[in-house]
Amino acid sequence: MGRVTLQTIADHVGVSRMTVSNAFSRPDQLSANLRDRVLAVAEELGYAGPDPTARALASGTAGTVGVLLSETLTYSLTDEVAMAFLAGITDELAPTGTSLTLLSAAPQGDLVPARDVAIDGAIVYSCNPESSAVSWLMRRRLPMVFVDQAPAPGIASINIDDRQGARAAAQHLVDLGHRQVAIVTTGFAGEFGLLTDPLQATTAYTERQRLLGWFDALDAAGIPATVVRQRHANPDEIGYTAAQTLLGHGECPTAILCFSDAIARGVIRALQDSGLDVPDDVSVVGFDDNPISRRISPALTTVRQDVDAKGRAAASALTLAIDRAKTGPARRIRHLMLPTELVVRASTTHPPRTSSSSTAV
Amino acid sequence: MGRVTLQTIADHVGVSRMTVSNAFSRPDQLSANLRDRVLAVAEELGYAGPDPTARALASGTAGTVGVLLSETLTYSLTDEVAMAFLAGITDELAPTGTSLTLLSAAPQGDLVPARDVAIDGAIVYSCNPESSAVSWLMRRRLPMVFVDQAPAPGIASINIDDRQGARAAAQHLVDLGHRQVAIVTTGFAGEFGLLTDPLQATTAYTERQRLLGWFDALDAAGIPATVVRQRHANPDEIGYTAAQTLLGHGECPTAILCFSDAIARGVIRALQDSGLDVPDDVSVVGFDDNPISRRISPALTTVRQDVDAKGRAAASALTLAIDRAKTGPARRIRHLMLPTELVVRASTTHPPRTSSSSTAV
DNA sequence: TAATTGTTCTGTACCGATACAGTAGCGCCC
DNA sequence: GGGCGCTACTGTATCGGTACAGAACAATTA
Repeated sequence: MGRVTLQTIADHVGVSRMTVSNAFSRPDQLSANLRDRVLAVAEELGYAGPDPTARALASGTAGTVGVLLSETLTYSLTDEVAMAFLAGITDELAPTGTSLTLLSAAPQGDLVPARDVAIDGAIVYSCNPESSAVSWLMRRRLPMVFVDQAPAPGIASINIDDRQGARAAAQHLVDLGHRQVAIVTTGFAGEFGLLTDPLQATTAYTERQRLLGWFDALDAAGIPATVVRQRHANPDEIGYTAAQTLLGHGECPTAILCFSDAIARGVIRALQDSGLDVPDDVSVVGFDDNPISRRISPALTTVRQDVDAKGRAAASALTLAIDRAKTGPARRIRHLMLPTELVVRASTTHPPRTSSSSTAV
Repeated sequence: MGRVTLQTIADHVGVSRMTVSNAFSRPDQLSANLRDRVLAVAEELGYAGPDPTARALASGTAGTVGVLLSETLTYSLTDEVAMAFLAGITDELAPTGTSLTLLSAAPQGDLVPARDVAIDGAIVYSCNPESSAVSWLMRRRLPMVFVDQAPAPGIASINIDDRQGARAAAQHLVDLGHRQVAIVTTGFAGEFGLLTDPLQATTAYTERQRLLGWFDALDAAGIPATVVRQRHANPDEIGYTAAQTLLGHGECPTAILCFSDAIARGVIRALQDSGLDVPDDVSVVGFDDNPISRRISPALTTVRQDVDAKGRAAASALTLAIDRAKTGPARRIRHLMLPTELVVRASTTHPPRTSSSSTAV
């Protein structure tokens, strides 16, 4: 017994294959009566509808878009902020019926998802633009949107105002009177450890923008910052060990700026384990405004970004790019930048009085 | 200018289309020399490799598998436990080069992902087995694995020992001397509110198994339980409002069993907001052993399941089912049940002395 | 030397649909 | 009653590959 295809049904009903195809995909092309007959026979034969693969080839539409996630999927999937971003994407995609395929940036054996999986377009989220996965997507000339990455010519991009947010966070500490500030950050590549010139150590766009923002405010106030940079991994552990490094390294800072809320949680945990109080001994600022940051104790001062909106914007930009690729030559590409906002909660306050040397401004 | 295909390259190099195909997909079928020439020309022409869609049709392999997630993707994506499960899947899938496509169980317009997306198989995670999405997958005769669902004949399934875990949790409370116990649970359909016969109200497999387990221990001890059941939504809010319901409803329980850790967090928050101490006034038990449950205060007593192992098991069962579907007729289907384990932490203790009427056993 | 084996490349037949340009029949109108 | 415009359906070409069974030719074996 062969497989049931459009032709099988066509033969049974006594119509052309095309009519059966229309019965499924373009109901307005045939009489309701005939359509019902076709559908009935299909039902009877256990036909599940046009084969998606064949349909994809013939129509040039896969019905799914890819999301390229940084490095291993495992990390990304346990990152609440990244997942909230995905949720924003799927929300926006839902009405269009488009599905989402998770693409690992790391090649897996000799199969490269970015090269070998059928998709109509891709959202590239916080990836190394030089990675082979990204270049495969480009070679395929797939419609793309870059998110949390350096905007590239000809490719739509969505970013948040990392720099402004970071600046506001650092300025907040400066305004509170802090003069001994540390920074805890993370990345996939570059130098790690206690860094004197972190801007030299990193190429990742988001990290770089935040560093720039922090230094905008700190430099203006003449405040040098101790920077601890760690390889990307479990953020809680990163924060914990980074804080330990800071505590073991001479003078303890009175405030710590963190790359993310998740890292900030680890930092706070380490400080508390060392008997220090947050914020009375040390102030801590996060980034992202992870939903649980409001709930932890002390509630975290952080920089809010609207991750859901970012996801939606990415999805709609991609949908647009896909439509556009079909209809005609490219029109103007948009580079969107969403705002960020400092949210002051309970994890920051004035530096303790016993604070030692303070640099004059 | 037409698109660059295998034929284009074949013409340029002066070989057959088949040879070019082999150069990409079966390197052992041609001399290294010729292969290099082919690849060089492909590079020159900006050819990105065989079109995934066409390859999928011809070879019968899409290179991606679907995960059907309960109801809306939005909820699932913000569920740490579900995401850790996905991470387990992707880890196991990585070496095979297979990607993961997120399938919404809810139909979207007239496009039904479960019917219209090209996949080699599917993992059905905690879905209503009667849902149209599941029945589409079945009609397509796709290799499938059921996870956290009632095992079905002919379909591999992975479950955890929900019942045993729940029983252990409830027994723990009984052993501590609690005689006034409440249960907070959730589901997509059925009855909601204060329930007298919750087993009647729910058909969802996991929820049912946990209820059975809780009652195994409570019934044996002759302890009636107050059950609050809420429609699936933000778990923190579910827990919060459920606890409020319990507090407003006559006698306050001395212990609360929760469907998940996330819900337990909401419950604890509500209790604390009401000036009650956890565990001195009320003990709270969760389920899942969400990673952050260890970190919150008080550290949560819960039932541990190995979500990562569940994901891996699901992925490898699916890979097996896919291979099997290709090679020959089905062999024995496996129904796997992973263990659960009670983890006692700081959120449970003896009931307060002032506890009123206690039922004799 | 003839037979056997192996390597390397080719030709044809699909995979299962959709696109698009017809064609046939039919009611309508002046 | 011939031209016109609809609706309903069909035929052919095509989407871009892979599978599989050879063919051509050199190398090995008996």
